[in-house]
Amino acid sequence: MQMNDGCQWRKYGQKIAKGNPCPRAYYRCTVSPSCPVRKQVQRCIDDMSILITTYEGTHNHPLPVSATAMASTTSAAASMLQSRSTTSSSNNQFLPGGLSSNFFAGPSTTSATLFQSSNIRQPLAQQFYFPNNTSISTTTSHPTVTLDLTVPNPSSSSHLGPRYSSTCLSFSSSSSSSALPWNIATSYNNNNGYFTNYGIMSQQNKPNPIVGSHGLVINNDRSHSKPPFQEANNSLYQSYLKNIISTSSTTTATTHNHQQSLTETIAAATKAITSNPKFQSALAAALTSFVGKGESGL
DNA sequence: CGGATTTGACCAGCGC
DNA sequence: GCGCTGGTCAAATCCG
Repeated sequence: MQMNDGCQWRKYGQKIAKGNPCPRAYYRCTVSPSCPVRKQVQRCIDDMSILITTYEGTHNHPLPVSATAMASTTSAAASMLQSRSTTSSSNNQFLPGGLSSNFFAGPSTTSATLFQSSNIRQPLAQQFYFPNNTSISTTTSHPTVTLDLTVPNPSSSSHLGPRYSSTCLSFSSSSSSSALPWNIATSYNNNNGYFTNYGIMSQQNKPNPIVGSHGLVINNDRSHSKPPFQEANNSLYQSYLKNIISTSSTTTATTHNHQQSLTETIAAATKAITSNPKFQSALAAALTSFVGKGESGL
């Protein structure tokens, strides 16, 4: 029951992972005895101040408010992505993506968080689901610019799920922080309705003292047995992400309503993102770990 | 004393 | 089949 991220966790194991001298800790959700949710916490090998946390499973109980707040950014981004999909919205409150990853880069400690298999989406996605195809998020009080990198799959005939790739950028206009709150969520969907979502999220409600104001979300659906990017190697994966980040400054943002100044904000945010070595190393570490999992059958 | 953490053992999956 | 690795179990230990 350490590291308060809104839920109660009990440590049940620790292992030294290959290639990383830092031990990986295993936690179980203790909010409900029958709750299957687990999380893994590991320090980034490149930067010991970076924590990579992986969540797996679905809470079978209501989440505490603090956890809700924390998870809201993830589901908000996820919902945006989801809302970008086709018209069938009645069951969209459940994101097809199940693994999401938050990198919370605080001033002293950075934490990367991976939510696997839809642990937060049930109670939260409904709450933050945007019924309309809007790319500006107000639910999180962060204006959101959506960069739609939609790449429809011509070979797929399925219409049951969203079939697109997109990138969402969300920037907080809220008061505070010299620390730039930004939010990038990139979703990727391959053929079989498999859905991957990368993002950087701002974190306003800080239930966790070690959680900073920056976050990254990787969202990936494990409810479909196929691992994401199973054909991609790590370098491809990482360059893909870097590409997204670096190009986001030059991509024409799909600002639906407004905000000329947002463009500048995007540029500034992008600059901050790309020039932040901690973020890059966290991103690389988490992605490496993530891809490794995916490749090994996750 | 009860609950949380630690830590070595055990097990399953995977690659060779 | 064997060894490696990651994940989990459970007894021991710690701590409030």
